[in-house]
Amino acid sequence: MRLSQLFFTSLRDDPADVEMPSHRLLLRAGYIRQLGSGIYSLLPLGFRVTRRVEQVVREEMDRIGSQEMEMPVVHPAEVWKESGRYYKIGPEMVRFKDRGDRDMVLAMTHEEVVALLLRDIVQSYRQLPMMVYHFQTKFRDEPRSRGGLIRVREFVMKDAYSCDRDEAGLDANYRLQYAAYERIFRRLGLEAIAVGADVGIMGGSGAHEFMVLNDFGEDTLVLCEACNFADNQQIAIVGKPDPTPEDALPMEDVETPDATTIDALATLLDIPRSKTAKAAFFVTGDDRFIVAIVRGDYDVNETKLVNVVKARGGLRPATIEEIKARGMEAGYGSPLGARDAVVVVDELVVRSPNLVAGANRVGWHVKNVNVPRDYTPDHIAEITNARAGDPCPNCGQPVVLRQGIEVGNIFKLGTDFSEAFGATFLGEDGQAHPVVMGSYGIGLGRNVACIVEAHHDEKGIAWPDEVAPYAAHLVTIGANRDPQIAEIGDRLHEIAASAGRDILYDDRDESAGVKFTDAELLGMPWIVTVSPRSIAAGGAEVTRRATGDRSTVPLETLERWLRDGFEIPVPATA
RNA sequence: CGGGGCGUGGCGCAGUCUGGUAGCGCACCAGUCUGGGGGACUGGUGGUCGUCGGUUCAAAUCCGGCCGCCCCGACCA
Repeated sequence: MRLSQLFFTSLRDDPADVEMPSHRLLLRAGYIRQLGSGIYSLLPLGFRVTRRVEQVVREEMDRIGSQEMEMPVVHPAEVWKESGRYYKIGPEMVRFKDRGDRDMVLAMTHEEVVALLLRDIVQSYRQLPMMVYHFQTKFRDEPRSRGGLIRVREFVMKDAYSCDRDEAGLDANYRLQYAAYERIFRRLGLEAIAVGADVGIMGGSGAHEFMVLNDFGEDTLVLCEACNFADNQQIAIVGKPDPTPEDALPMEDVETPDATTIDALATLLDIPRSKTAKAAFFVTGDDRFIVAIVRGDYDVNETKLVNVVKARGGLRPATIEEIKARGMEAGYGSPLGARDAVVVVDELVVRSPNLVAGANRVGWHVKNVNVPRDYTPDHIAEITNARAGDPCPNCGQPVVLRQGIEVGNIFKLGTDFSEAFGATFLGEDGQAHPVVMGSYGIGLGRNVACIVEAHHDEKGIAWPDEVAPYAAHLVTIGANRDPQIAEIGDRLHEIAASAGRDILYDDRDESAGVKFTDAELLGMPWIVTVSPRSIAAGGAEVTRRATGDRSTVPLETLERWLRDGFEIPVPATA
């Protein structure tokens, strides 16, 4: 591809409003362009990278026997009503009507469609196990997109679905996908770690997320460096120290002016935060009022709370008015005297004697509150966030917290969808059984961005060979003064192209500085320079982008490399 | 949805407070020179200043509505 003809432009200035290196570089190097919030065009270079990532994923899916197919982006709403997710999912699902006034949605994922197909096609246990996958556009109207390709609203995802006779089959396919994911991310040049994850709206019995550590990541991971423990903070349960036993003392009001926060309260009373109880107020999507009580030295984990109260439609913070209406006072809140509220108490609170809790009147707290003596929880559960330094549940060593970006996930769905759609098969026993399903996603664009995050320097991108849009970037210098240079450049380009392996050929009449700068920004793994100087030195100069290793190779050798797909060892520095 | 910020040529910005001929750098076009690290000079192209309305002799500038984008939070299979 001649750079002079490529639909692309590089930007000299950094675009405003970009935070992440991948966003900045993909924009500046002409790989992507934004169309709207969270909506991007892939320019030819960006499209080529994405296709190469897709091909890696395809090969590994095919390797484990998953069959490629394609399912629609636009679904009749009935499909989502039948699974119930039409009602569970909020505004992130785009809904519209077609000309016949029928409710339609844009697909966020494809479990429903797979289950429908299973109902039609799978009749016998002999047709199972089976795995399918496709690459398809998803649209999720996220409240907030960010980070370039990291978090977008429209994106292409590889989603695979395993279909099994029983749990054992699901486990086997789950392990196959897990292993395939490890191969995929290794090939993409990503150091991904699998963490235990919440099953969320997908339902099901188990899940892993594959995470790349990144300070801009939106997920918090709880990791143990001493063993292999790794969980998303959403579900991580770590050790908690046993409280010092005390005899339960009688409750006693204490005046606490302006102590609306745990820190202020602890300071005022000169007690550790661990001697206080913190109240957090939420309303569920199905309109129940929740009071969550954790000890003052912990934070409420909303994912765990959602799961405990089985909150349909999630949780939102309660308003001041809603709190007052239940007989409580924000800043001085506790379940004491609360009404019409679901009280969820962290198990550590139950074990901790004589805590200071809110009195539900401004300026007052109550000392020596003990559960369940002083109020009755509706649920007692572990509902706190793991903290850095807390003991690992496996080995007891202190855990660390890290930010991560989710580059893939695998879910054990179970039979929720197959039961909802009546996707059953006849087993060997002659009985109907629901297909046991699993779901496995990888977002292509997000992976492209993460590859850039992992493979760049101050000059630009440095693509791994496996995903580079072109294997090599050929730069000619002085071609307009020396016809021989242009001829050599044209010939090398033609050799690669006719071997079916196009390279990027910077044939522009630009200065050496401009060409080198662009070559380093665009990030092809090999930069080949042909100039009067290189010819005098014996051929072409070949530079490894990632390392800067450089050597001069004879043109005949270079031609052979180009024919052979440029799969060459790093040349020794001449 | 709450808080904050921003919309002026392809990109980055000034001009807005204090109303009066729409500017700068980069990019782009033509030419000359230069020629291995975003080179120099000369001459050019391109903008109804997000949009609608109001105030005014006069609006990029003041006022109001709307739209869009970014950041923080909420949210996130």
